[in-house]
Amino acid sequence: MISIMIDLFNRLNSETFVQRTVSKGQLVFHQGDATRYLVYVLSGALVLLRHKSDGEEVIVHTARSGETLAEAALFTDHYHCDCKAAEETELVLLPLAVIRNAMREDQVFAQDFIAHLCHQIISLRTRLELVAITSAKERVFAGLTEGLHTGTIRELAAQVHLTPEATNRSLAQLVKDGRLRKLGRGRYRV
Amino acid sequence: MISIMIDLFNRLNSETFVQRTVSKGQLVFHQGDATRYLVYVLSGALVLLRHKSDGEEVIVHTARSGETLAEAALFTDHYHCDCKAAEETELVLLPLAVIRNAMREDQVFAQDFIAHLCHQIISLRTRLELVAITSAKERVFAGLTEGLHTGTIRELAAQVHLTPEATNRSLAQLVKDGRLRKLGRGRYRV
DNA sequence: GGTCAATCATGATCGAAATCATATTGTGTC
DNA sequence: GACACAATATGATTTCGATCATGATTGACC
Repeated sequence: MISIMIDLFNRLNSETFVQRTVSKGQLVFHQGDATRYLVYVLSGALVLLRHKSDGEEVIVHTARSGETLAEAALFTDHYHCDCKAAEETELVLLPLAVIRNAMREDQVFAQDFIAHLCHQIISLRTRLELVAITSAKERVFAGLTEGLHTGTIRELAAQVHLTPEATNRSLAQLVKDGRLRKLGRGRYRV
Repeated sequence: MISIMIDLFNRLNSETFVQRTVSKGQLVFHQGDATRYLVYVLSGALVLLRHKSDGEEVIVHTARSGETLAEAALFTDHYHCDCKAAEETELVLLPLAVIRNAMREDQVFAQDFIAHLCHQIISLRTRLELVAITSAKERVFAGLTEGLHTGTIRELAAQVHLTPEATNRSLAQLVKDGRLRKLGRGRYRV
């Protein structure tokens, strides 16, 4: 999926888009900035953040490898959120003008971009149903089945919206039930 | 948003697509059926269902007014889920061949369809963050702020993935806190 | 006006996850 | 090899939402 998108973007005017590495905590854009880019994540994670009236940061979305974000930027003049790297992240900045032009003039691009968006919709729906599972054990199992365990237990916990403790206990219980195999400390497999 | 999509679909070969009303419980398509249509919801609600190995039904997604569903059908030969009306629903069946042709040959359609998909992504992300709020009271408040309270308390509860009792108690507490106004039995306002 | 079903609203209880705390382990650095 | 640190793993307690139950209200139907 990622390589399809790379091929897709490579067929655009590749002089104008920028591949970058941003370190953890670094901002990609600020809320209120004029919209210039769609952002595509190669590896790592970006979070979209809003600030509450009391200054607290609220994560509106986490984008991971293979996802675009700030799609709203295609239709608005200013970004509605901050965008920050949750960990060291490799990304591609895609100028909106190039994207819009390609949507108009490159039918293959438009179709493949539609395919990409449809996959994101499907993925988000799957995630929504997962997060709605009330049982921590079943939610963690669904998370592993869905291939969400790629990094640390803390990262898995963040993805399934549980505390690390609840995630750990669920993993331990699933191993005990014979539904998961423990490969080592912090590493589990369906 | 809905009327934009109606205009959009009306510019297609409207002879070929079908507007229908389905009653609650009626199936629109079965898992395994050959994919023929994209489904657009005018009013009511459709659920996508999978069957677990023990025969239990799992709701994979609920589509409401203004949403398309079965986007995966654009890319697969067979539907992966059953689709059933959760209540009396008015919908439009859009032949995939027409959609695919329009994507290729009608650039305005392709762009507007991209806009529609982007809005669904944004909406799903918002909903995902809402469902992940652990406090029932805050989740219900976010739900009302987001305009999810359009029907019964039961329907609101289903949208925010809480039980009707928890939703009711949260609403009562929010009124007591002065954060919501109660307009009548089962009717609340920010 | 009476009946009925569905929804709203509330009460009591229980279990699970969050929270707070602590011990252990693995990795990176010196 | 020693040390520091972060993550994993586990323990104890608290909180809150799910569950089960019941009464009240409302709208549709006859």
